[in-house]
Amino acid sequence: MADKAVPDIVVGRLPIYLRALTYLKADNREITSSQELGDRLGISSAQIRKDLSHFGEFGKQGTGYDIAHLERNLKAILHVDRMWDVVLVGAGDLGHALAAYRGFAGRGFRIAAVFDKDPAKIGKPIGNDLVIEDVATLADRVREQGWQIAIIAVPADQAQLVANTLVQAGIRAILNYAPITLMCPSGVRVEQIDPAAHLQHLTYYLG
Amino acid sequence: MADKAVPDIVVGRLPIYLRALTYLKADNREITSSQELGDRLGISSAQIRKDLSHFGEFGKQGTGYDIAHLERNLKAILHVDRMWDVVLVGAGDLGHALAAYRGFAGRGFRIAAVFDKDPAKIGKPIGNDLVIEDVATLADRVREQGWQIAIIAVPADQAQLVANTLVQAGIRAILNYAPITLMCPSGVRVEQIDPAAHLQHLTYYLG
DNA sequence: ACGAATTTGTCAATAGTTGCACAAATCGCA
DNA sequence: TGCGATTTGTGCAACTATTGACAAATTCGT
Ligand SMILES: NC(=O)c1ccc[n+]([C@@H]2O[C@H](COP(=O)([O-])OP(=O)(O)OC[C@H]3O[C@@H](n4cnc5c(N)ncnc54)[C@H](O)[C@@H]3O)[C@@H](O)[C@H]2O)c1
Ligand SMILES: NC(=O)c1ccc[n+]([C@@H]2O[C@H](COP(=O)([O-])OP(=O)(O)OC[C@H]3O[C@@H](n4cnc5c(N)ncnc54)[C@H](O)[C@@H]3O)[C@@H](O)[C@H]2O)c1
Repeated sequence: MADKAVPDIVVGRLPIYLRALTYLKADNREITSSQELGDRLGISSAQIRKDLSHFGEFGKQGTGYDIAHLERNLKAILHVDRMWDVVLVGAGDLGHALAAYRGFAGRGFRIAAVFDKDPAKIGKPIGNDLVIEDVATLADRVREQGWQIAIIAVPADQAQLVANTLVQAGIRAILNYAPITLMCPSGVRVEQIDPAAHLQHLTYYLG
Repeated sequence: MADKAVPDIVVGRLPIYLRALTYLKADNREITSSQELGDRLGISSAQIRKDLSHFGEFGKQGTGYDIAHLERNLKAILHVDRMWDVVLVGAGDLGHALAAYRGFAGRGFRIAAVFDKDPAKIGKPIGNDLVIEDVATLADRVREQGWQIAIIAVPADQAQLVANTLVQAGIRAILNYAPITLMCPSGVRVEQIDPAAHLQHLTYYLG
């Protein structure tokens, strides 16, 4: 079955499937099944089959899925069969952790540049081989490099400002760590990470 | 209308509502409406009213919601009208950022202790006033202190091991930063944060 | 070569979520 | 006081997501 508007919730599960496949491959496994994937991910096998069926037929009846083949296909579907440059704004504690994070490379991402506003930080090294740049030059650099993805790791009261600059400069996808809901024009996608919100979700269930 | 199994997806939105209320209060606002909240959060006003109606009647027709009152009620519903101790396992780059993070306190959480396995790190200060402890003592300390919530920030290949230890010791809620799906007994809730998965969700929509 | 065991992809049924629309309540102001 | 403007809480309808079930395809052991 081919594409006509795949539900966003399905798209959100694909990276999880891809992650699981990568671990299976690292374990020298060649074949898996929707049953096995589901058991590992706490998802029903029917859901996995249904999700994948939005994009094509990747399995073989009686056998299951060739891990390398499905991995390759999921990477193509998610457009991570290439390397994406990501701009990081905010070089505080979190920004330093993200700039140094080794987990992005294997999944299609590279922190291409880091920007901060603090004169004491500008010019300092960060991550593997980057130097913190002045946020005043952010818009020009984004336009010049054609970067499309940004991570925001500045204080909450600066986040909307930074987002506006990024959007003006042509950024089309933002991963926001500031604990505030960003207002962006449609056409710009935003994903949010807020650990305190996750913790509060958990405490609801703790008497 | 009172409680009979509130949908998890509704619970997950409450921290977002709470966060928005806190900003409104900081702005010296006293009253808001489902309309205003919805506009700020990109959610329909009907959904906000319906979500809140699972827990009681907090608004006043014709007027809206008293911000301080609704905030107090949401905190009670989420059980963050108290301070929770959180155990952090893993004192790498991310662990250091989390240990130093100022954003937890105002939302009901305190990093109570940090554990690592690396002898070079054990005994070193971290965060405001903590010292990195030996992960070998983790289980005993969790039992002794009665901690119920943990954050896992160790490498992926260690995360399940650490989770098992935590669960054995009585932890009931885990926020997992390792990019792997944890298998935990029912009764233990797990939330996952995986920035690469979020980025891949975004790249799906970038041609 | 054949039957038992797997496993996919999909249809149909079930379950869950969101949005509409409106009565009832409240407010502000003339 | 009374009227128009708001805004809530909710029943109901529309929409979306998940699960169950099974024919068809494939494998494997005898
Ligand atoms: N530290 C964590 O573990 C953590 C976890 C989750 C979310 N967050 C959130 O991530 C954001 C960053 O957290 P942090 O702990 O790194 O904070 P931080 O204060 O250590 O760092 C913020 C950095 O942003 C820079 N900055 C401020 N305004 C800027 C601007 N307009 N343009 C560019 N740079 C600017 C500051 O100079 C500073 O270097 C915050 O919104 C925080 O709430 C942090
Ligand atoms: N750095 C980031 O920005 C980032 C972002 C998202 C997710 N993550 C994930 O979070 C985890 C930690 O990331 P990091 O960058 O801090 O890695 P890191 O390698 O800097 O730190 C990992 C720490 O865990 C400790 N450790 C290893 N095994 C342990 C065990 N069994 N018990 C206790 N401690 C143990 C190590 O000694 C080290 O101090 C990883 O799973 C990573 O994939 C990191």
